[in-house]
Amino acid sequence: MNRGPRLPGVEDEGEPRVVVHVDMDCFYAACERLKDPDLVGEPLVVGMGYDHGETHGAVATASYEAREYGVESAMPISQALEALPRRAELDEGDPPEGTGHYRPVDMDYYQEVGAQVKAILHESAETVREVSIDEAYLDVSDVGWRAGTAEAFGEELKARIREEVGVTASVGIAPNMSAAKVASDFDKPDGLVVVRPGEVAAFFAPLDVEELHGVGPVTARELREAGIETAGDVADADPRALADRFGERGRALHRRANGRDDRAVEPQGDPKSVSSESAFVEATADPATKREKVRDLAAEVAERAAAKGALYRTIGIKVVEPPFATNTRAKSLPGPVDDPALVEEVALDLLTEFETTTARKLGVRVSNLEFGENEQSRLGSYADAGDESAVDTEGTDGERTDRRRRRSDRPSRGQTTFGDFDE
DNA sequence: TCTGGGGTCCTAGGACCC
DNA sequence: TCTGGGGTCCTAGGACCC
Repeated sequence: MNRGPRLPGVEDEGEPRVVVHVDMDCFYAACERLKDPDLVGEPLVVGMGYDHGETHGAVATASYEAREYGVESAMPISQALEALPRRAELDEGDPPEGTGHYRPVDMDYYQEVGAQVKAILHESAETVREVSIDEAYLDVSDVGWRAGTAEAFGEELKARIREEVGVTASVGIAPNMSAAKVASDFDKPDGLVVVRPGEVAAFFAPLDVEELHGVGPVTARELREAGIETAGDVADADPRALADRFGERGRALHRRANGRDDRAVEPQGDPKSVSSESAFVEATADPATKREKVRDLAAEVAERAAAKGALYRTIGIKVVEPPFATNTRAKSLPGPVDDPALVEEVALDLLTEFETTTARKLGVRVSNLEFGENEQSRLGSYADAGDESAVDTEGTDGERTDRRRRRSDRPSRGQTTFGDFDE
């Protein structure tokens, strides 16, 4: 479908872009069906925190057959099991009606399948933004808006994914990202919805406000209270009033509901944070139990950050009290590090404030990330980093300091300061 | 029946500097 | 004793998304 390179400079002359949003249908369930074709056509629930046959956790993906029984994404597994009992638990002779299959999340496998899909996307478009394991935007403006070209591109893309990977995708094509996103969702599963330039506002107009990307339950309720029920109402609303109430998001919503969204499709950059969290089976206030969990999470986060080649400058924890009260604490270091022991120390230190707190869930996070390769250009100059660490009072390097350093040319005094956590 | 886990972005207040 | 304004960084929390 590639029509060849565009003439440089032509793309910004007001020619409408062709943006494609690809959204895999019930992706985790589709992957499970690749693994086990007997699951095709059956009610299927893929659950997180569902290993070992436990019934905590939540639904990651429910197949359309399972949705018929009221099972939805993010629903507690316990609730899903009530709506749709697990078939394996029945006796041999019991009729299978009203029962379903349950599978734990197998992320490694989904990554493999997702990579096959992504490979097709990259072959089909020069510019691809991978949003998540099962979702991506393509800029294929060179396809153009002549009669049928966008439709043909979408059909061919869907066919390739279906034939080469064995899963289905819903595709939305529009002159901008937000319209393409909503379009892909409009006719799931296996849909292809094309919204042509000039039709975006009319396409949005009748939709409920929740269908706009960026409107969740809270915003939807507030909009309704203001008498704004549909995307068309958003488009017609006073942008200043939306801005007053919702800030920058309000302005963006208004623009997008009117079909204006200039965001360029750009490849995903480096991650901004790496985190790991885990819920207790039962909420606990026991300090030793909480510390143990934080230690495990800290080790995991540090390992994953290292695997990505990330240095981090901020280390934080999250403590969730029942039912949902979330506390976060974070501490920034003078300089970027890759130091698992330090992650643990800082995390445990931050946890002391919650010594007596009953926790449902704990989390550890590193942020303020820097990446080796691009670091030099991004930092501007080493002098900046040197100035930062100039506030340090200690000058001696702890022996742990350089153990895992990625950048031996970075001044090490920042880390030295936090060696103090050791003592 | 007490809802999992990994992310992004925005806001607001305070510290600190000039 | 009272007085600004601008800018940046850090922390905490919240909404949202998949």
